[in-house]
Amino acid sequence: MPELPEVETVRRGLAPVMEGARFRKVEVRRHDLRWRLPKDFAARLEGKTVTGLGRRAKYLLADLSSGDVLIMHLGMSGSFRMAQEDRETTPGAYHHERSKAEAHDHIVFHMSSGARVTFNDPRRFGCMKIVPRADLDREPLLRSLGPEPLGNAFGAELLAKACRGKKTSLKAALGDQRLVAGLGNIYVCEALNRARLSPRRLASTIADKMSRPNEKAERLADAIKAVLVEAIKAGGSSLRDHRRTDGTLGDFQHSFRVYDREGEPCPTRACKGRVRRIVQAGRSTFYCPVCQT
DNA sequence: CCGCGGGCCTGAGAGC
DNA sequence: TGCTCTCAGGCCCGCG
Repeated sequence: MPELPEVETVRRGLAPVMEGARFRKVEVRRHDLRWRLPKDFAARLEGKTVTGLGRRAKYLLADLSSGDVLIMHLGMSGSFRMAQEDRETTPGAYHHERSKAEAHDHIVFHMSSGARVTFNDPRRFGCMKIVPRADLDREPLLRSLGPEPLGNAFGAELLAKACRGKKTSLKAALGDQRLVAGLGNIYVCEALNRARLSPRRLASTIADKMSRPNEKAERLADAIKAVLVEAIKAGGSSLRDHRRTDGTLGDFQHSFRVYDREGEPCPTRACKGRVRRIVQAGRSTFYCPVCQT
């Protein structure tokens, strides 16, 4: 499910109950997520305080007082849900805790703030990993990620540089986390429609012969930033799995211009086209063949 | 190095 | 109602 706006929505939901709070008890109900959790997973968290909750691309990063960082990824179907812990509930009261657990609740953080934070992930493509902060820049999960599209450094210049010489399609290039980090199928489609660029266009064509950004690269960089900012403001997109941490749905799916709108009129002003669906690299692409060129 | 296709999982929805 | 098939927002890996 979750692309950058959904992960950022989750981060903003969790930060108030996790930052400054201590892991009082960590329940691992299933350890076979994308990879097996290490045996000492709970032990490395329990008793430690979360000093900050950040995000890199689609990863959540919890800084711990131990000097470790807890890396969390939601995969396709992961979500976090917050609840206020019953005061009477002791950490060892498994019967009580289990009785409340829903299907696919794999990991439960009992925080000293009184919050219970539950990670639910039906497809188990999500993952968690603990690494020393000193090793973070060598971390394989993060090492090859491209620039943050909402970071100050990101713009047409970086985008053009990343696409330089790329024989692949713009669609594939934007979804490649090594070029820009955080976009997935939805926001790639949405950004390309806003920028009026065809997803089939060669990535290299947004730069001139000197690898300088052209006007297309400017439009695309602006569109990427705009769609992400708007989506975060809306709490992300809820198609099936994404929820805010309080359980409410995001709203941005109502603002999709092309995603999952095959056959509908293109919303671009004065464009008479209809949204078309094609398959690129095995995934659906939605775009307007009339205004996206 | 690069790009592509397959695979990992489960659930929802369509079609019969 | 129930079965089977397809597809889904991510990412890693092996292949050519």
